[in-house]
Amino acid sequence: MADIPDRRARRRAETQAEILGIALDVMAEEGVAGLSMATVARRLGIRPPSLYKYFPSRHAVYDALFERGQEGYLAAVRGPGQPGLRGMGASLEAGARWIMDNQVLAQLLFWRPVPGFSPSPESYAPALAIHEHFAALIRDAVSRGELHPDAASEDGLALAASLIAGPISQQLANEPDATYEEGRFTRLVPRLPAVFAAVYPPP
Amino acid sequence: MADIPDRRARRRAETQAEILGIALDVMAEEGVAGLSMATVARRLGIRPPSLYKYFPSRHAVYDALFERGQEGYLAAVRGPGQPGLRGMGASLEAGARWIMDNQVLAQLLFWRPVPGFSPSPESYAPALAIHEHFAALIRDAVSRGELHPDAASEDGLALAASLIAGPISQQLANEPDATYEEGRFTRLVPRLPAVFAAVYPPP
DNA sequence: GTCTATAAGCTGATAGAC
DNA sequence: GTCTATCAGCTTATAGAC
Repeated sequence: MADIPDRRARRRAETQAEILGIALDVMAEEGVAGLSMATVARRLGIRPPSLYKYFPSRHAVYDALFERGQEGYLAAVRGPGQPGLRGMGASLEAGARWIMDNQVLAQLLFWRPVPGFSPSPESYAPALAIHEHFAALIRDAVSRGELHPDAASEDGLALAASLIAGPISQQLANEPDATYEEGRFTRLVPRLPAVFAAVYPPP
Repeated sequence: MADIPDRRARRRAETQAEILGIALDVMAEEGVAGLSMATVARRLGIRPPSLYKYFPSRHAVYDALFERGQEGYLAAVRGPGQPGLRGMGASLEAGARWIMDNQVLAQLLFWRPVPGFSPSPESYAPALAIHEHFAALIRDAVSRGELHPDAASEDGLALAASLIAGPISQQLANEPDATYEEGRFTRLVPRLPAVFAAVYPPP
C-alpha cells in the first residue's frame, strides 16, 4: 500500500513533463509569449481547468521551463570536461549547439520575451553555476600560462560572456533555421578562444 | 482649395505618428508582443474601429515601428562620420547608446519577439544600409593599414557584427535598466575596435 | 483527478449610420 | 473620419459535481 502514493507521484511527474513538452511545441509555433494554457490542455486531451491541477498558473509553466532550460544548458557546457583554453572552446561549442537545438528554451533563458515573467530564484540558480563553470575554465587557462591573468577579472568574464552571446544572438535573429554547421555566425564559435587569447595574451 | 488635401494628409500623418508613440509606450509596459490595438485606441481617446483607418492591421503597426527603428539606428551609427578604425569605434558606441535608449525598438529589430511578424522588404531596406556602413568603415581601416585585409571578408564582417551584438544582448537581457555608462556589458563597447584589431592585426 | 459550467474579460476586426 | 454596435472567438482562472 505504501507504494501507491509513489506511483501517483510518478504519474503526476510524467504528466507534468508531458505538459512541458507540449508547451514547448506551442511556443515554437506561436512564439515564446504566445503560450496558451487552453491550447496545451486541448493537445493533451484534457479540459483547461484540469491543467491547473498540475501547474497553478501560466507563469509556473514558464518557470519550470526556465529551470529545465538552465539545467540543460549547464549540462551541455559541462559536458566536454576538458581543461584550459581548449576546454573553454569545447564548452562554448557544446553550448552553441545546445542553443541551436533548443531555440525556444534559449529565447526564454537569454532574452526577455514574456512580459511580467521573471524566473524564481530557484530556477535562476543554475545560471550562477554556468557563470562559475566558465570562470573556472578561464582561471585554469591562466594558471597554464595560456591567458593573461586579467582574463579572469570581472571585465574578462563579461567579455567572454559577450563573445559567445554575440554569434548566438545574431544566428538566432538572422538565420534561425540554419544548422550549427551551416550558420554564418555559429561558424565563428570555434574561433572564439583564439579571439579571447588575442585580447588577453599570456605575459 | 488645393491645400486642403495637404492639410488632411498632414493631420493624418501626425495622428499616425502619435499612434506609433503610444504603441511604443504600451510595448514598453506589456512586452513587445503584448501590443493591443484596443489599448492604443483607448489611450488615444478614440474607439478601436477608428484605429483601423490609420493602420489596416496590428502587423502594419509593427512594420511601421520596425522601419522607424531601422532608420533611427542607421542615423545613429552614421552620426559620428569619422573614418577608419576610430570611426568604427565611434559608430559602435553611438549604436550601443541608441539601443539602450530605444530598447523596445531594439528588441523588435534584433530579436524575434512577435510570432508571425516579418518585416516587409521596404522596412527591412535600411538594414542593408547599416551593413554597408560598417563594411565601408572596415574597408577604410584596411586601406589605412589599421587592419589586415581579411577583416573585410565575409567572416570578418560577421565577426564585427557579432562583437557588437554580444555586449548589447547581454546588457539588454541581464541589466536592462542600467544606463550606458553603468552597464557591466556596455562598458566593453569602447574596447571592441581593439579586440577586432587584435584578431585582424595589420600585416 | 477529471469533468461541466461559467465567470469576467479580453482580442482583432468589420458593417454601416452619421 | 469617427462613431455605435457587434461579431466570433479567444483568454486565464475558479466553483463545485462526480
